Amino acid sequence: MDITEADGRLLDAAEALFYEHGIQTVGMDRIRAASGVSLKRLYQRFPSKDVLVEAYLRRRDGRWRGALAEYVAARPSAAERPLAVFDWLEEWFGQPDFRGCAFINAYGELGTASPAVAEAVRDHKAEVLRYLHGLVRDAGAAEPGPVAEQLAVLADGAITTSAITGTPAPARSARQAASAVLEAAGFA
Amino acid sequence: MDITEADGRLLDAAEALFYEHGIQTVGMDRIRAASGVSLKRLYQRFPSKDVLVEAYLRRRDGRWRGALAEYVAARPSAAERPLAVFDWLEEWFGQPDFRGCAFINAYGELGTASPAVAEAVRDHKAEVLRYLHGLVRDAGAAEPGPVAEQLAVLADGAITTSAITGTPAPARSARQAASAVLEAAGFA
DNA sequence: TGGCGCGGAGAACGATCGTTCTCTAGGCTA
DNA sequence: TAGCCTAGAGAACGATCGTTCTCCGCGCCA
Repeated sequence: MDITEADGRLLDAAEALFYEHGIQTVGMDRIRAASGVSLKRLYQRFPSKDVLVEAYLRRRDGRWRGALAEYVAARPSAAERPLAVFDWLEEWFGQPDFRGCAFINAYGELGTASPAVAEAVRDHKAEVLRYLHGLVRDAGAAEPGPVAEQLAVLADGAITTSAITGTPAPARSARQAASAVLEAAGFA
Repeated sequence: MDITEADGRLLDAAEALFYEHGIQTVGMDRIRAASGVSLKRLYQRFPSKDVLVEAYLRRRDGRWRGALAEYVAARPSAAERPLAVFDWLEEWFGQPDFRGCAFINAYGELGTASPAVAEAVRDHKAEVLRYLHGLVRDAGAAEPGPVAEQLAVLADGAITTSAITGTPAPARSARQAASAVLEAAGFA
C-alpha cells in the first residue's frame, strides 16, 4: 500500500465515521481499524486529529460541491439551474447515510475549540455562496447578490430541517420558497 | 440552597457551558464549578449527563419559544407577525453569546448516540413549526401548512448561516425571502 | 450533651482518548 | 548470508471524563 492509497483509505474511513457519528465520539483507533492503516502511518500522514479533521472537511467540500455542480450543469438552460440545486438536495436527503451538513455539524461540535475547523467550515459556506451567486447571475439576475444569499439560507435550512425530521420533504419546501424568491426578483 | 435553586443554578451553568462550548467538551466537574453545586447534589438531581443534557434542551426550548412568542405577539396586526419572527432572529443573532441553534448543534453532536437528545431536538423543531403554522393561519392564509414549512426552513437556515458567518445579515435575507413566500402565497 | 444523618469537598476508580514507544518480522543491499 | 531499515501490531502513557466513594463537619432531636 503506497502513500496515496493510505491517504485515501484514511480519509474515506474518517469521512464515513466522522460524518455518521460526529467527530468527538470517533477515536483514532477506530479510524485505524476501519481503514486498515496502522496507527504509525496514520500519524505520519496526519500528525494530529485536528489535522485529519480539517483534511476530511476540505476533501468533502471539494467532492460535495463537485457533485452538486455536475448535477446542476446537466440542466440545459441556465435559467433553471438555481432551482436544480434543490432537486439535487432532495436526492441527497433521500440517501440512507444522510445526516445533515458535515460542516454545520463540525462547527457546532468544534467551532469554538478549533480555529482550523472553524475556518474550513467558513470557507465551505463561502464557496457555496460564490457558486450560487454565479448560478443566479448566469440565470439573468440584474443584482444576483441578495438572491444568492437567500438561496444559500434556504439550502442550509433545508439540510438541517431534513436531517432532524428525517424526511427529504424540506427540499421541496425550500425549492418552492426559492421559486418565490426568484419570481419576486423579477425573473421567473 | 434548596433544591429548586440548585436545579436552577445547575441548568443555568449547563446551558451557558453546553451552548458555548458544545456538550462533549464540557465535563460534569466544570458544571459543578460554574454552578457552585456539589457533585453529589448534581447526581442526585440529574442521575447522568444524558439526563442533564435533555433537561437543558427542554428548558431552553421553552424559554426560547417563549421569548419569540412574546416578541411577536407585541405586533398589533396578525398580518405582520410572520415576518416579525425574522426581526426577532436578527436581534438574537446580534447578541454576543449567539452561537447558532442549540438544538441543531446538539443533534449534530449526539443525534446518533443519544435517542433522548434526538427526541428533544425533534420535539423543539415540531413545536416551532406548530407555532409558525398558527402565525400563518392567523395572518389569513387559506392553506398555512406549506407556507409555515417554508418559513421554518428559512428560520433554520438563517440561524445556521448567521452562526457560521458571524453576522446577523442572514436574518434580513431570510426575512426578504419570507416576504416573497408570503406574497407568492397570495397575501402580501 | 451526645449521637445521627445529611451535605460538601474532593479523592478514587475504571474507562477511553490522543499520542508515543517497543518489539518484532520481513525485505533490500553488500 | 549478514546487517539494516522500514513498517505493522499493539502495549504503554498521561490526561480527561463520567460516576462513585470516603471522610469530615455541621445541624437536629432525645
